[in-house]
Amino acid sequence: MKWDNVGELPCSVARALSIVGDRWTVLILRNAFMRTRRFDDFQKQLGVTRHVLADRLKKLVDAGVFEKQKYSESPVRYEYRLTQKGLDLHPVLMSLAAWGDKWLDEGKGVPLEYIHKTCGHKTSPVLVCSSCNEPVYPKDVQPIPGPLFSKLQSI
Amino acid sequence: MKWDNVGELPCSVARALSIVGDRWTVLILRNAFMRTRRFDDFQKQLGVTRHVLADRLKKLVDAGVFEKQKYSESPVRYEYRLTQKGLDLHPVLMSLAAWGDKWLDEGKGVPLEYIHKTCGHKTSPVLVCSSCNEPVYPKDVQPIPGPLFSKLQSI
DNA sequence: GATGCTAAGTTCCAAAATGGAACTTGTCAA
DNA sequence: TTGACAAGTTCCATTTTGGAACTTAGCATC
Repeated sequence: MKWDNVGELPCSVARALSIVGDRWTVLILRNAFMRTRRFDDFQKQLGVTRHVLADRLKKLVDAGVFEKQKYSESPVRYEYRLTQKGLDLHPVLMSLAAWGDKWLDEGKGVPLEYIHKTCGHKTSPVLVCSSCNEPVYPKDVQPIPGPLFSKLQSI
Repeated sequence: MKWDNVGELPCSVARALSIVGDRWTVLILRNAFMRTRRFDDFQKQLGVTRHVLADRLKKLVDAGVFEKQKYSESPVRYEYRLTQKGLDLHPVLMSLAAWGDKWLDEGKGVPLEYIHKTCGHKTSPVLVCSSCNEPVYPKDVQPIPGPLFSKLQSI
């Protein structure tokens, strides 16, 4: 199967990955959360080649994750800002960072720590159940068919 | 910059992505969380080509996300099981699924729903602060230099 | 004892994506 | 007139994918 068709699978993870499953895309988003907004800034910070960056930004705009906003009339220039759809990817990024912090720092310490401004303390994010507020672990989750499940049979 | 060097950046997200930032890798993990363990099952369920699958499984074993476990002596056959390091990616997958559920179902309903067995209710995962237990939103998080920060200057 | 089946890969090749570097376009400043 | 800046675009060699066929090893069947 070609990657381009993955987005059509009736699986939320597959559909999400068809947008953000690309190598560079998540790094672009990480920098966007760190307030990067302009083409050359993304390019310098990430070291990604310019046409790959242009392609990814275009796809993210098409997907509604970024929106282009004019910041200069002449010459006309745009910058890329996260939409609410993009901002909602924050838990994915935080979870990835937490996993990297836990498993990949090789004893050298973590590059960044995070303060939760509303409480003032260092934070590492925990995934909890929306019903009972307790942490959710892999074995505690039982997937059940949703409205679209019938189509899952064919995967 | 070549993708292979991304893992050396002093950024937890970048290092995490050097392992799971690949197109197919996260889908392989999703199926692993759904109890898939064998080569041919992964291949049939995902439709990924066999040598890409072989390559990704090898990389995930090398990274310590999967471990190979012998399940047959003759012929010798192995299956792939998530290690604790792999299980710890659960929040990433759940966050991605939640995002896909929220933004990509196009009104058709979600493919799967999740029951939190310990409380018995449908759940959608929420990221909360490890200190105060309140939800963490992008604007509430202030990154501060960690022990490795000095190296971040050069990115 | 020849044929087929299963599982887990490998190998081959054409097509697509990436990386690196140079080039374009429009505007302002020296 | 020359140079700089920002945001791309173009070119081309190298790498990675997708698709399909092949391999290997043991077991089961005809």
